[in-house]
Amino acid sequence: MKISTKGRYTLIIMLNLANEYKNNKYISLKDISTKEKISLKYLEKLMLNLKDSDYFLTQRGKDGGYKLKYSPNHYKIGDILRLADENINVTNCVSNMSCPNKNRCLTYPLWNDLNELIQNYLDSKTLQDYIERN
Amino acid sequence: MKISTKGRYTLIIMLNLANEYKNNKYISLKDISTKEKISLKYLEKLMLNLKDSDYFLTQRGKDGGYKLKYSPNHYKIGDILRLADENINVTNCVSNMSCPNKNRCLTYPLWNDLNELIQNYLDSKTLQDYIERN
DNA sequence: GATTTTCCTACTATTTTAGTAGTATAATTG
DNA sequence: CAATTATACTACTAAAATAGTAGGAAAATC
Repeated sequence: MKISTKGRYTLIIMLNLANEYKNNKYISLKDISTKEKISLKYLEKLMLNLKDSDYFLTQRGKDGGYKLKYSPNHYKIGDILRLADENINVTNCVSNMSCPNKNRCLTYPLWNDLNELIQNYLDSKTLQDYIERN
Repeated sequence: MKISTKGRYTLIIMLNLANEYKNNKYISLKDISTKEKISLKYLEKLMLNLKDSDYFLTQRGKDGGYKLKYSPNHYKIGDILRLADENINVTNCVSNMSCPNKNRCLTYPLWNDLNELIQNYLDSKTLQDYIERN
């Protein structure tokens, strides 16, 4: 039950953008790649998952990159992880209405409750809660 | 961030034993395999993870099997999952004291808090909370 | 001695994760 | 308009984890 690099790195990208939101300038993936020591190509690929999200403004060419379209408190951590293709459901059965065994499965109530706990937590936090202060 | 069959099936075994605890008889993996439609060989393998646990009494041969050594409220769900080789830490960094990046990692506080939430939840529940009533 | 069950080791197939590689497209700058 | 810089997109691959299978050995019962 681990968070993969897909989710972790995607959040790192988003937090880097959130930290620069007040400066209103574009941040390139190359900068983030250098700062966080993550392959540029991999970061590019992760961004593809967010392309239909209405999350940012983009700019190509010199001094281009991404910047957040809205203020950091607009972005729920849970939403970002779901878009990042990070599976944050504890089991398939909690999201799969058609599990034939659901009504008699001894462990379903456990996973369902745990899942609710996690979803509520991740949806209660936004980028604002994790940006650098000072 | 999924629970694997290792953890899920191991808990199903334990809950089957917990449901029969009051009857004080041995339950074979073959019975559980038939009832839950899980390969016997796989159940046997999962039991190996628990062999050093002091969790049950075992009996070979006819009418043999396993039974719980203690009452169901003695078994924490978190403990069982940890023994089952189910990794219930959200990231490696929360259990790895030596992550060199920990102090400046933007996402560490998030994973650490989420991890604590999950561990506390799983350690607050026992088999007793999920046995069949009636 | 046959049957039933746990105990133990070794192997394998499938799926997921974690990338890499290459190219096209768009914007800027000189 | 050419060079540079950046995103946008498709295809491929290597490594690790998951989910088993296979084949017996040992112990208990009938």
